[in-house]
Amino acid sequence: MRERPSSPPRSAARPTTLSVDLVVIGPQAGSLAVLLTRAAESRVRERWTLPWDAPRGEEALGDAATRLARATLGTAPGTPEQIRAFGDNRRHPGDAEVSVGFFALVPEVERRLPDGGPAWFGRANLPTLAPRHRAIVDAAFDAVRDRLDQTPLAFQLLPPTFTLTELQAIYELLLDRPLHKASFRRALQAAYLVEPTEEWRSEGRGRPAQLFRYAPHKRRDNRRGVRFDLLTG
Amino acid sequence: MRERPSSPPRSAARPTTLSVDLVVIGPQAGSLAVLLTRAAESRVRERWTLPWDAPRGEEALGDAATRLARATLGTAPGTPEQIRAFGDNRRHPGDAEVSVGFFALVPEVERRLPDGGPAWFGRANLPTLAPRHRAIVDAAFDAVRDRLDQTPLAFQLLPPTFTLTELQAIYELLLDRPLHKASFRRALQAAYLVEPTEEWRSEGRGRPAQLFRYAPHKRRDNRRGVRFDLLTG
DNA sequence: GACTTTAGTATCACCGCGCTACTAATTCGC
DNA sequence: GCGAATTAGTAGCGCGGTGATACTAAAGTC
Repeated sequence: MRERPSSPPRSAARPTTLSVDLVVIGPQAGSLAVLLTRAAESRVRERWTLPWDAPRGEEALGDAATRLARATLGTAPGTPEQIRAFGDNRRHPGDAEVSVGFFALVPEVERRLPDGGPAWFGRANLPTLAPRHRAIVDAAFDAVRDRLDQTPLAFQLLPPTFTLTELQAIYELLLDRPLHKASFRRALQAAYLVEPTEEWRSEGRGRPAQLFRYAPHKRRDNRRGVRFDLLTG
Repeated sequence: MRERPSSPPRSAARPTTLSVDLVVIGPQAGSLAVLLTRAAESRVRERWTLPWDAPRGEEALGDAATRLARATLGTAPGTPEQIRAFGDNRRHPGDAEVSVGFFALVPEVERRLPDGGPAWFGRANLPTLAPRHRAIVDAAFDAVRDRLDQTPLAFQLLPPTFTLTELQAIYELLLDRPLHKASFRRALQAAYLVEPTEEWRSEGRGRPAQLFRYAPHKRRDNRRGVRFDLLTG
């Protein structure tokens, strides 16, 4: 179990085939959907793939992800966030040895696409993807869930104004569990995250809902004790 | 702001120089220390670097990080965890275009090293590192702090048995803020994470402390509401 | 105009958290 | 010896956030 520390290894950067792969997530009919593109090259086994490409020249990884998002959507979503690097031996459509995954979130209203190109697939109805792409998609949803209470990701999935019921529905989708209405609103109020507009939206039956916008105000630094009850593993 | 979605880009994985870079962290005299190796090659500007190398052949990224840790320490720490990929244009000692950072944690007792090789540096007294290595070190500490309440990382920085005061000190080091003793222990007790041994350790003055070991037992699934008070940005 | 549906609020009990204050067991100084 | 100092560990209190039930408000449906 214990080895002699050998002479320090002569490190060298080795040329490696690299890709940047993007998971665009948007709400769709009460679920979450992922944007996939048609695999052009015939040698690729699966019909659909995540948008991906290699960074060009001196292009930074995040810039490559942004370029991919623009090229695929025709519009700019929020800045893509990195998930992590995937460098096991699972197969990649372009046979990249290492892939760096990113996710980007778009509100429902931005999901107009030309025919014959990319298309949305509900999370539960994804077609078969290359194994590495499958892993990147799963990791994307995990990453969004994990970062949900550190970063205001939920608002990227909503239009500029929204009802509190819509906001709660987004949280429930991302967390995959129901939330308590009164508690949700109380916590939201206490954080000064949203402000009401003058508009109300009447959607079919029932009382109209007031529209809110994301407007983070005063932030109380809220450093709490340690949580031991979330430990996994 | 809006572009026509051009014809789908012809994606291709491009050869890129890649490195795996490791941040080994261990407690040292009431602070945290990082393991650095002497830069062998003269063309490298800085005298010290993080241990790094390119993955070999079909080697997975995590396996390369484990190999680096063994080669540098002469012993196996816990499995290294990935931080993320670093692909901006900050300079890397081996001029890698993309670097994948990992961190590994070792308890104090494992930090015996031969002379003339790698050495420990306190977090506050790090020598000048290549800009990308500096960024990886900072990201490593952030990642450990962020994952502290999801993963039992703190116990990797302690020997198999430890006192509760030592455990609390590790948490305070990683979080960089003081914690309340009574609250810390109450939360720990409620999580059934540790169990007492029969041993007590008398360390200089004061009442001896009981030794505990990490032994996670019954886990109550504790799904709580949403936190809005941690949002940054 | 009663019923249904959805939005939003009030109230209460509980529990986790931070705080202060206390007890317990050891070493140090004289 | 014996009290002071030092460190370990616990008890009790009050505040505030959480989740539950139950309520009011405003719209559509028949």
